[in-house]
Amino acid sequence: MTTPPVSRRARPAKAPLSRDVIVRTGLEILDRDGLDALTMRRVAKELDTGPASLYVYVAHRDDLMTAMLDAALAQVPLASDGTWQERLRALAAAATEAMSRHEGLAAVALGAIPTGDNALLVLDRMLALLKEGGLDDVTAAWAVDLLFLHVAAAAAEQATYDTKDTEEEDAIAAADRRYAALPADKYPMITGLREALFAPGDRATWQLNVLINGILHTPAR
Amino acid sequence: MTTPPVSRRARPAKAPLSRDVIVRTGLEILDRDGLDALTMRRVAKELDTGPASLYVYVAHRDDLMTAMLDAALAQVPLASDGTWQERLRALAAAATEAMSRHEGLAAVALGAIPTGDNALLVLDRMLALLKEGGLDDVTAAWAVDLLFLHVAAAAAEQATYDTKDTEEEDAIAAADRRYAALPADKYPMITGLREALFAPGDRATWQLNVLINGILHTPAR
DNA sequence: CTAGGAAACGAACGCCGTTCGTGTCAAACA
DNA sequence: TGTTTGACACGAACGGCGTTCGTTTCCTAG
Repeated sequence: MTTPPVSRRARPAKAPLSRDVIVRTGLEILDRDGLDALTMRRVAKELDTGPASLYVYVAHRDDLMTAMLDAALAQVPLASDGTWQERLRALAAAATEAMSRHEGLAAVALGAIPTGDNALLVLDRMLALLKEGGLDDVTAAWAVDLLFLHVAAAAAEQATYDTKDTEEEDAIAAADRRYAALPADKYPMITGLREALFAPGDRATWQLNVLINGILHTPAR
Repeated sequence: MTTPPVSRRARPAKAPLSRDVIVRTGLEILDRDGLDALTMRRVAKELDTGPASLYVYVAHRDDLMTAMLDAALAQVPLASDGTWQERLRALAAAATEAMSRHEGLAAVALGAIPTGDNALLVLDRMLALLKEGGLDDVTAAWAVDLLFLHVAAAAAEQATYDTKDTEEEDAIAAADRRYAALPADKYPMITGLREALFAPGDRATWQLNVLINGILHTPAR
C-alpha cells in the first residue's frame, strides 16, 4: 500500500518476455560477467522482472543453459571449402570455438546426446562429410560420436583457460613450476620430457588430425 | 543454556577430523547419494560436526573435489601386460572407469592441467608407454594431452549416463525417438543413418583405438 | 461488457558456500 | 607445577541461490 502503482508507461515500454529474449539475455550475462553471474535472479533483473516470471518460458536453469548452448551453436558456419577433411576440420574447429566462447556451455554438451536443432545441423553436416570420405555407415556414426565428444571437451578446456588465465598468473606457468619440482625417481618421464610437455604449437589442429587419421585407420568393430 | 553439555564420551569417541577422512567421506556421499548431495554441510553432518570445521583442512568445495578426484585416481592399476598398445588401452580404460564411477569428478579434471599425485602417476605411465611405442618426445607429450582430455570427457559422459539412466526411461531411447521424428529434408544424414547412429558395440575401446592409431599416423607439427 | 485464462510477479521456503568470533584443550614453556 | 599459546573446533550468521505458491494483472474471445 505504500508504493503508488507507477504507470508502466513511465518507462519506455518494457519489452515482453519470451524464451528467446531470456536465452539472449542469458548469453549476454554469461559473456559479460561469467558463469557465476548466470543466475535466474540475475537474468530476471536484467529483464526488469522477478525470477518467478522466467519459469513460464524456461523449466530449470539447466533448460536455460541447454537453450543457450543451442543458440550459440547457431553461429557455427556449416559450409566452407577444400577437401572433405579440411571442411571437417573447419567445422569441428568452428563448433569448438562457438562453445568455448561462452563459459560453461561446453559442460552442458558433455553429458547429453545432442538434441538441439543447431547441434543436430552440425551433426548432420559432419555425417555428410564423413560419408563423403568413404566411410561405412557405422564407422561414420561412431566417428561423429567421438568428434562431438572431443569438440565439447576441447571447448570446455579452452573455456576454463580463457576464464582463469590472467588472474594472478598463467595456469601453464604454475603447472610448469609444479612439474619442475617433481621427484625424478617417482615421475621419471614427466621430469625427463618436461620441455616437450609444454612445447608450444597448434595442438588443437593436431588433435583433429589425429582423430581424422585414426578414424580412417580404424573401422568400427 | 538449554542443552546440558553432553559428554563427548557418551558417544563412541568421535574420530578426529583430517583432510583424509573428509575426502573419504565426500567420496562416500558422492557414491551413495550423488553430486547434488555432496555439500559441505552434508559432509560435515556425516562427520558429526558443523560446516565451518571442514575449512581447516579444505580451502573450498572445489579443493575438496580436486582432492576427491585424486583419491579416486589412486585406484587406477598402473601395470598390466601385453603390447604397449594393449597396456595403454588398459590404462586409459581404467582411468576412465575410476573417474566415471564418481559422478562429477570427471568435470573437475576437464578444466585443469593434472597436478595431483596420482593423476601424475597415470600421466607418467602413459608417457612411458608412448615412448615405448617409439614416438618422439613432442608427439608423446601432445598425445598424453589428448588422451587425458579424452579420458576425462569419456568419463564425464559415462557418469551422466549412469546417473540419469533408469530414471523414467533410457536417455538413448528418448534420443532415438527424437531422431526418428526429425524432418528428412533438413537432417538427411541423421534420418538416413539413424540405425547406425544407435548401433550397439564397444565404442569406448574403438575410440581408444582411433586415438592410438591416429597418434601413430600423425607426428606433431 | 464480461468471463476466462495465460502471463507476471511478490513473497517465501529450504537450501547453499563461506566467514567471523569465540570457545576448548593439549602441549610448550617458565 | 602453573601459565601461556596456538591450533583446532564450531555456533551463528551473511548473502546469496533455485524453485514454488498464490495472487494479481491484463488481454482476448464471446
